[in-house]
Amino acid sequence: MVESKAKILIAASDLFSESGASGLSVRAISKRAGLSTIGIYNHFNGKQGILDALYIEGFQMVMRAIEAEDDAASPRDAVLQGLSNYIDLAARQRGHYQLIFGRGDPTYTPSSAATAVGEEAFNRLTHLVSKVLPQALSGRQKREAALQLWALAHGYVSLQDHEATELIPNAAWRDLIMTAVTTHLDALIAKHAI
Amino acid sequence: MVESKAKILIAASDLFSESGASGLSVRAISKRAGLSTIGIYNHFNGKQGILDALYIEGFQMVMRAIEAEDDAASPRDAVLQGLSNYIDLAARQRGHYQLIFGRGDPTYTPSSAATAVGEEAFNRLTHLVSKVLPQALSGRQKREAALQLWALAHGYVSLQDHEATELIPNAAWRDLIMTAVTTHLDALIAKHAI
DNA sequence: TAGCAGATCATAACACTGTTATCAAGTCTG
DNA sequence: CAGACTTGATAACAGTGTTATGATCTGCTA
Repeated sequence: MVESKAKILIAASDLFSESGASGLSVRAISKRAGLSTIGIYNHFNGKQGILDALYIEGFQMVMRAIEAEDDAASPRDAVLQGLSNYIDLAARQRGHYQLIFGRGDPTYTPSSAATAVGEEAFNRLTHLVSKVLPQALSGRQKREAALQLWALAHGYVSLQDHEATELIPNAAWRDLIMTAVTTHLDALIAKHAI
Repeated sequence: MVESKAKILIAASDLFSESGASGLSVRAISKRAGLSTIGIYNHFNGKQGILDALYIEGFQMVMRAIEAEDDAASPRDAVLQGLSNYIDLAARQRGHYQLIFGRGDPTYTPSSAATAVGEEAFNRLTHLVSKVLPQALSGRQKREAALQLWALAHGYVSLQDHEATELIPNAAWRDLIMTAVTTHLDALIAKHAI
């Protein structure tokens, strides 16, 4: 039955969104799906397969977030809108965000299929960013520009829920991140517009 | 015996440096220390206590790294030297770095004593950075400046061992990070030197 | 010094984890 | 219809952190 596979995936995704990776045990998933544990090994590759599916789900959400730029007046606005959506996504889907960045389950390493989706997400960001840069730039230069923005945004998001930054008020983070990202983006544009 | 406590800590630290958090089981530690598992509960607070000790060890290494600025000619050089050491530390002590940033063991949350050390590390970085800024700035502005540099450095370090950035050659990372950090630091200095 | 209280240790067990061997039942194909 | 393959469940294995039950050893007090 293909129905069982869907049931398992729904149960896993729900459980994951509710209680994060800690509540995601094989027995808990199967119990919620109304099946025995063995289905997770028939339809998926055990817990690895479940986490792979959620990892892919996470990066697909990232791609949707950074590309939701329908009403962007300029390429620059599109980048800023995408990064803003990225920040919101990280806050709204903490479990997925933590999973795709190595937190969650230390024993998990993404399969090649999963890492391919992650690479594609990076490529999409690179494509988005490259629209504000001269076309003549090499692929490497474009990737490095995209990486700069990603590192900045992810660095902030990662430090936001770290215990050492409690002195920074919670409400201030969004503005902090967006001003830093905007500054950096404009510096990138200026640097390459000589 | 205070000797047993030291034995356990050494065994845990060695085991952790060798095989990371995955190889760090209560039984493995006690076996290596030549004791039974119960000592970990008498002398520490179970595995939580062990991880707390390693977490604190990690942030102490961070503090030593960013403050090793003996031969710095200027405050600006001191900051850059500290950040350079930070990057090296993250590469050399991956286990500790991952632990203090939430990877390692998802069930672990640092105790108040541990988070205090983390906050102190952030304060030291703030102090280091504030030397390149006008004294008149508020504590909050100084913290935000330090946070910007930390987010940038940590964001890069965190993305460096992510599968999605395989297109960036491994040898390029150090230069990428340092140029980004330098650019950002100079922008900070210029912004406040009006 | 004698005796008792508390710290320190070991063994074994409990509840949980992911995984799999064994076997039963259903389904599809030649 | 018969056989092969997929799907399902039960129970067990090896691993995890933790703890209840004792035994031994240490150190303070009467």
